[in-house]
Amino acid sequence: MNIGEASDRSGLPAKTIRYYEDIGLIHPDRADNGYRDYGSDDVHKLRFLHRSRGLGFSVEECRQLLALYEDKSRASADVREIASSKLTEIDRKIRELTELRRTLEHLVHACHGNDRPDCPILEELAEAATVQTG
Amino acid sequence: MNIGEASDRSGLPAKTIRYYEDIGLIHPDRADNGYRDYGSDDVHKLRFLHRSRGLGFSVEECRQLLALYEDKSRASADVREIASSKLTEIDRKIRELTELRRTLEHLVHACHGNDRPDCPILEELAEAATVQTG
DNA sequence: CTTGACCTTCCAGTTACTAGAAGGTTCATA
DNA sequence: TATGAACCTTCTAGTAACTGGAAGGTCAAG
Repeated sequence: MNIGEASDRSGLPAKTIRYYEDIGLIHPDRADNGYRDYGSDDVHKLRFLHRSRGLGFSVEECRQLLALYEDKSRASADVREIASSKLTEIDRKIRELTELRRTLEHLVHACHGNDRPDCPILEELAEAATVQTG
Repeated sequence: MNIGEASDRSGLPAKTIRYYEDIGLIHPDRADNGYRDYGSDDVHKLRFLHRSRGLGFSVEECRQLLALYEDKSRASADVREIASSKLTEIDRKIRELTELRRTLEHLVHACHGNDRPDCPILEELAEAATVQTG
């Protein structure tokens, strides 16, 4: 498929997809007319990149993760180590999002949507940020 | 407190903290010697920024969120709307992280850490990315 | 009164895109 | 066959969000 369809299916702008090729994250085929030709596994990778980038993983981290998928001859012990360290990070992110969610939910439900100038819940944003992380 | 302590307490590099001041996210006092002087609510904000940036929110999104905390005279209906739209986004992020987590957990637990060249679980990375998001 | 660990500003470099120009390809339609 | 829209290509330059380094001021300890 052409880059436009790959873009539609993955949710990434075509510009970004070309950029990801530039930096060696994906390697689509080329058609005779010079157009890039994406397969369904390319779309899988693009989708994966779209998601993990949006979750705060750097491109280099995504590259590591993708390598697990890409290079199937890689030793499993290696795979395990990388995946394991990312697991810890994912758990932290989930905890933090859950906390942030709770704070915002208070904001949404405890303030009644009318023009109350000093909604006390706003204070909690500060409190939530106070919780120790390290 | 000086920028070094604010950095230690928030987890953000001093450089980044100065940058956040440049773009108007925080407004620390200045001591007589010209040093920046941070209060505990500055640290709250920095911590909050550190966290939300790491979770994939843009600086502008963080600015919106911070405004809820900062400008307490803001109408609650406004607050509610912004917080509410962010809630949807947070829920999506949590779902995506949970999915990613499940995939990686398979990688960690199903591969036994020895040199098996074609661990079948690697296939699942592609599968997980296949799940429809839009 | 110097040494080292702070702090300051300023400027340049990096990462990860993103926009725009200039032009080639494909396909439907006049 | 030609013309136009909607694709695609490469290239260069700009933006966002830092990050590193130089050159120099401040401060507490010895």
